[in-house]
Amino acid sequence: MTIRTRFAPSPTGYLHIGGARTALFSWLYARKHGGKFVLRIEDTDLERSTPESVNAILEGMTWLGLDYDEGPFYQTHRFDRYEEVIQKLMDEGHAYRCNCSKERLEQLREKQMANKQKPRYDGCCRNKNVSADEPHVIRFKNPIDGQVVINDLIRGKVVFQNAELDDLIIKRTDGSPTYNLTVVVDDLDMQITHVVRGDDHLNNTPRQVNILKAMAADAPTYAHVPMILGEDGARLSKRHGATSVVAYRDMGYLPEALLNYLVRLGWSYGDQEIFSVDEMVEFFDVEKVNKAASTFNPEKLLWLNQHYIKSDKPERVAHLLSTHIGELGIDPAPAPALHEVVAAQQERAKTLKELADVCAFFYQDFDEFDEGMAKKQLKAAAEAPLTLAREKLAALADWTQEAVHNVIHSVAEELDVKMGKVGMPLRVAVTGGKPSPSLDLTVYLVGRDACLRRIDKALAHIEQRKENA
RNA sequence: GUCCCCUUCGUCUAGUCGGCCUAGGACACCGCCCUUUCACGGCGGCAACAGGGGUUCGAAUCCCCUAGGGGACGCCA
Repeated sequence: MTIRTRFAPSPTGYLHIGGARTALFSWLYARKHGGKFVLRIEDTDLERSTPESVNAILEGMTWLGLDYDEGPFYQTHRFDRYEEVIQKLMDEGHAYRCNCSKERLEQLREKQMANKQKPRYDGCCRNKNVSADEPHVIRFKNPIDGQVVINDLIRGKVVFQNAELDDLIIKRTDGSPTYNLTVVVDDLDMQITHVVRGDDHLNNTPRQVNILKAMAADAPTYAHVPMILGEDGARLSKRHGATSVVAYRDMGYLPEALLNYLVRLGWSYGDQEIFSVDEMVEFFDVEKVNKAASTFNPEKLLWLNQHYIKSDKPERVAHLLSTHIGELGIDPAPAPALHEVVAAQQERAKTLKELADVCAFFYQDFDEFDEGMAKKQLKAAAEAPLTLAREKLAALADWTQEAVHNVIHSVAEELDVKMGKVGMPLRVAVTGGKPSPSLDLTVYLVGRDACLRRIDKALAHIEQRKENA
């Protein structure tokens, strides 16, 4: 039997962190077992579903590299099929028309709550044989006694009493089918063998299993993955900050970092923290997914992002960096090559945005020196070293990193001062005070013209201070 | 309220059938080292088995209870 899993988001917003992890687990399960991964758009809520959301979800999936083998299938394209199933359920006595008013239902609920009971439909229309001519919904005739046993791959055995369930609506007054019906029909038609979905659906599962039974079909295997919580312990939502997957892309995160973070949330493989996608596929095991909800921790995500930024090939990071550096108004076409700058700076940034920021001074002059750094380093004592360094750099025959290195040391020697007295002012002069690589490399990459220009600017700054004093 | 689920450091987690756990790793935090900045890196530190009963020679690991948290209870998905 070929394993078939699916991801079935409803297009009422972007792909969020929780959905992405569910998708990842489902995708990993399919990939690990050489199965198929199906994408289905659950858009039966005509009010809230939008094409923009569909695009946003697709965009998120693509960015993360969660490719699907079939789909996207849209439930709105399958209404005829749902109608067919509903008719069959009606014909076989598994469903019935109900014309209870919303007011009656509302009152019923209130009464039950007041009596400390679970609010459920009371089966009022079960045997009424409501006419098809009047406005009505169709309800599924849930078994009254017995129980439903679910052997969940993650939760283990979970038992529900049918007496706890009620007759759920499978077709609305407007004729459209509802979630619990469509999900069952689709998973069946699409031959889904393993339903990997969020924990919040665990309570829906017995209803779906009962519908399946009425259709004389076997239930798929379920795996309900725990929720992701915000730092306050409540379910992760917008108020906890960014929850959209593409928002992380825009903030300068690498897809492999997010994937790595997500896979370790609720799942582990011994003490291993870093997983390539291939390793995830190889080691992932749904049955080892934790039962407990876990808290989203942005700090660790950041750490992983930094890890991938500093470990990836400079060429690749440079490629990913281009949009962010473009946003800074920088055209990295002229020398130095962006990948060289990246190689020099990649261990100094936690996000691509930060990386772009510390790469900027290689390409464009800064407006102001960092106030704190300038105050400390650009003072009268720096005048002599900077002046001499400028002179020597200007006269340098071969502009190589080694030659630059020798110049800096010779300045310290000739002035008989420690390296720090030369290096620090020069560094601030050239970088403006941003974090930077070794000084000789920094000076070399920034280039002669820009260096001389900036040293002049620094000397002018010192001059200005003297006058103000 | 009712039903379902969950409970190891602040956070993510390890913890095969109970003994190797004076509970391990990672993030964060705090020191020290490296260092011409900032980082990277190295070393070290802080810090947890929700509580209470059992079972057992022995329990984080098994059972029960309590507490706390989450989810569901929609003509949303």
